[in-house]
Amino acid sequence: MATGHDIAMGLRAAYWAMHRQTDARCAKRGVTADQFVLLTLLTEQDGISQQELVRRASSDPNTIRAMLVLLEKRGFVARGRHPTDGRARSVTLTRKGRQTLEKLWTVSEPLREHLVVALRPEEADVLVELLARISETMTQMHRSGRSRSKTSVAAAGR
Amino acid sequence: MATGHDIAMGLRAAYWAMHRQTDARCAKRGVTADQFVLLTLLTEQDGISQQELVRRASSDPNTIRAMLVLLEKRGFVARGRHPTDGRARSVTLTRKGRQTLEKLWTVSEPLREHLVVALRPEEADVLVELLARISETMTQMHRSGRSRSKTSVAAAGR
DNA sequence: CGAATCTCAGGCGAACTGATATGC
DNA sequence: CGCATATCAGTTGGCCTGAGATTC
Repeated sequence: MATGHDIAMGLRAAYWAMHRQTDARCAKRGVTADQFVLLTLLTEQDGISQQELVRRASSDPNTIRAMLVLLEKRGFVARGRHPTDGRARSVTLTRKGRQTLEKLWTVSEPLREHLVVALRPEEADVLVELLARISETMTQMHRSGRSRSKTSVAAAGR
Repeated sequence: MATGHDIAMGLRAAYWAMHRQTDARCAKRGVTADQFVLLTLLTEQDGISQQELVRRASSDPNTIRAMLVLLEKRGFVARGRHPTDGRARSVTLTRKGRQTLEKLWTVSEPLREHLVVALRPEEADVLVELLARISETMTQMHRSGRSRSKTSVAAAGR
């Protein structure tokens, strides 16, 4: 039976295997895997704020800013002022960014192809659901740790 | 239905959520999450070689060496010569390393607890199995990419 | 005022490339 | 000899802490 440790190690192995593959393919375009992720997020919503990127990329403000500064230097993104909120930045893909992203999608397509083929459709659905539940649990720990611990686990699974 | 991109993003989110939690808890003992992983691997087999650690940690020789050098400086591990293979190193936990690891297991126990509780036992088994399949697929790509592509995916899932 | 959003300075572990030594 | 194991030098991107500016 799978323990918490098994899950953790499995998660680690799978993530890094995928990350390395992504990195190797993106490197041909001078982009890292993490930068690729950021670029894809920018297509989901135009003029997205940095804070929203932080949330969607499961990262933190300082890291995202540093990455965006790099991407801006290389001409992939533009960072303007938010129309209604003076504090926020409005981040958009440049034309060059869109073109590069298109190529990145192409070179990384075999990767996603392999992911899908390795799993049956129902399995893929289950996997994404379980991963989401893990993310939730882990981020909830973060919040409940600051206040009084509401999510008492006690003598459960084990 | 879950796409390859959904899986990738889900994997990323879950891994980082877990990694941050682990890091936060291990930091109280001056150890990073990745170092914690390395220390746990050292309990699996005594006098393990660095190369074997590389394999089990899903990492690479240079990274593992750098981490071991750090851990050795801090007195957590000892690196001797391998008894039969003059090239290899024989890495072991020191007494201090074992004591620290014990505490790390304790402070990270709630984390594994949450992981297990968030999933039903059958789900945990399925998850670990699917993650293993992903790892395999991704590392196989790495190898088949060097020779002629035997694993033709063609018009499969999509 | 407090809270949110972003900026800046700085540090550090981790991942990588490439070259090299040594033993199998 | 080729191959495996480990070392060393050096670079980079990413994550983090802590402090501060600006705006809501």
